[in-house]
Amino acid sequence: MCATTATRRAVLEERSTMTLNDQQEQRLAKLRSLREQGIDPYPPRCTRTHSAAEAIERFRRIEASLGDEPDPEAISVVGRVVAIRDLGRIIFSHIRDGSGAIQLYLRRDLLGDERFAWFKRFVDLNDFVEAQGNLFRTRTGEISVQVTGFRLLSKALNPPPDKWHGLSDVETRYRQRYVDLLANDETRRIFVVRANLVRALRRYLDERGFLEVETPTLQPLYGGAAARPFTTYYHALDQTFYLRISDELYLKRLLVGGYDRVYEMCKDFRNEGIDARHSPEFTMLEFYAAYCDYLDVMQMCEEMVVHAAEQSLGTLLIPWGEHTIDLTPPWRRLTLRDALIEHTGIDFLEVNDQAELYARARALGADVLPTTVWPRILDELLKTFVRPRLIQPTFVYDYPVELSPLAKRKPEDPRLVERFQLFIGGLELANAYTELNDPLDQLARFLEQARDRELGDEEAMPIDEDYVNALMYGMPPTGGFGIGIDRLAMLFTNQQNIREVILFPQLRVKPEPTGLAEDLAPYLDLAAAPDQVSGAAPSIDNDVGGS
RNA sequence: GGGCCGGUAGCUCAACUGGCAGAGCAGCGGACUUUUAAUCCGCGGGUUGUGGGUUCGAUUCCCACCCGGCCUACCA
Repeated sequence: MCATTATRRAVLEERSTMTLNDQQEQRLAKLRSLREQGIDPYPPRCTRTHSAAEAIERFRRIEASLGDEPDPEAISVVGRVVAIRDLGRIIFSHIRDGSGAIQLYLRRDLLGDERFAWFKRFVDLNDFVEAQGNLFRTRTGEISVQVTGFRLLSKALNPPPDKWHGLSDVETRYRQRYVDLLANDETRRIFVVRANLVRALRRYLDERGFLEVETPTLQPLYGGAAARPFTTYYHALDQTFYLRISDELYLKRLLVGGYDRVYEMCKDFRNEGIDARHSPEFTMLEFYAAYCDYLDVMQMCEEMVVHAAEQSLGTLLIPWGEHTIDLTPPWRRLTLRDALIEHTGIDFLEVNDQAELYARARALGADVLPTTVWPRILDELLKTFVRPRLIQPTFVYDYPVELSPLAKRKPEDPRLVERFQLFIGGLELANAYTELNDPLDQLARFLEQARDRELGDEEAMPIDEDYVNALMYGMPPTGGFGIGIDRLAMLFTNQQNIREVILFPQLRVKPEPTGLAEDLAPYLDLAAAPDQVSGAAPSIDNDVGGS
């Protein structure tokens, strides 16, 4: 006992500064009172006849036949209490469920003094309640439920954020996304749009004969992109594994296997910097279509994104910061060569000398080093001078081979590959090629990557001999495509930071413990006790339509 | 990694040149029978991110650290 007390005291002294605030203590006191009344603050079931939206829809439908009388049929709605306006002998309250909000109208003379007072005493913002009553329209015109009975469904111990400003602290919004979601309509909207977008993309591919597949997240060898991987250890196999940076090489193995069209939407992981457009853990959709080339894929890309916008937004005009993006096809197409000529005056097919390209890039103010290799300088020029200006949808195509070790060369110019990228709103959204299916050329490219790797390029791809072996069995001519789902969601929701479209973005863990467990320890007796859980009769006070 | 900015009540924010740490919302008590950020009266609520330093006195100035944001670098 003494030892326990001493231990607890030590823990208390070590822990951080958190203590329960007055509002939490207030609500815990109410919870205690509920238990003392024999009321379960967290009953397992509820009764709902209508969602908030359905209730409002019902009243609109029958309103004309009612005259000024309330709907004679009683309904039951449920939801979180998001507003309480206490006017003395009447109370207005709004509850919200997943469909929307509906107003409750509580009258003392209808509910009875006791139940009416109980609502005032024990129902707080954030609680979930169930309410029975009759639909009617208030004097100010809002469809509401005239409440004849109510019941607590879930007692909230934390108050909501500011009812007017919501929660705006970015760190708290990311760390406690549940609070952000319950407080901010816009945050909820973003993830609905994202879900609708994803559904539309899947439907587009499903309807065109694509097979959705799943390939390994844990890979013995990473590939398909240039990036540092996250490394882990697989104890059962006693081997190092990597979280995938891409699923590309697995999906193309499936084309060797005989599937004509496959796709996968999955998380990829790249152990690199975090900024407004990059998350180390992000979602990518890749598809591969046999007997197609990159121009076919370009067409499909345009159709697919248009389809997704129509399905999830209902429009092709998208607000984006100061701009309005028009997704109406056809989208602009220009070669990388023309794009660079247009924005930098450099024709990379003419300037094929490393030193000269470096000098030209520096003259433009590009941040490149004398050691930056020719293709990387081009990439830098693209990022710095071209991409930010590509606000309206633009396909940039035909890239130098050195930047694209998995793409097929153009027959008419082997310095280039059949590759395109899609830019919208200054975002690099998608990347695609006519896939390289020549096993010997693929091996040569891998070997070139291996040389870069030895020269210190940590992101150069490792040689994947099994993939070369797969190609030796024959891969059909294929068009492949990858699109960043998070970035597409940013575009569709007009969000400039990728973390705004990721539900739980990673942040550095706060070093101190919060102390919450210690603070709540004295209240653990308020948790459901066995005798209250098993077979206890429902309380009269808290019963439906009680009093 | 570098630069700049920020962290104050549950939430949103003030606090001048270093001088009693405040407001609105939320909470608690009271009034009010059609409100919509209801209104009105009253009350409580703070380790000013953490740790040092300077000072009679620090939210304020200095140093270090923690967490976050923006820019930059890195990053196909």
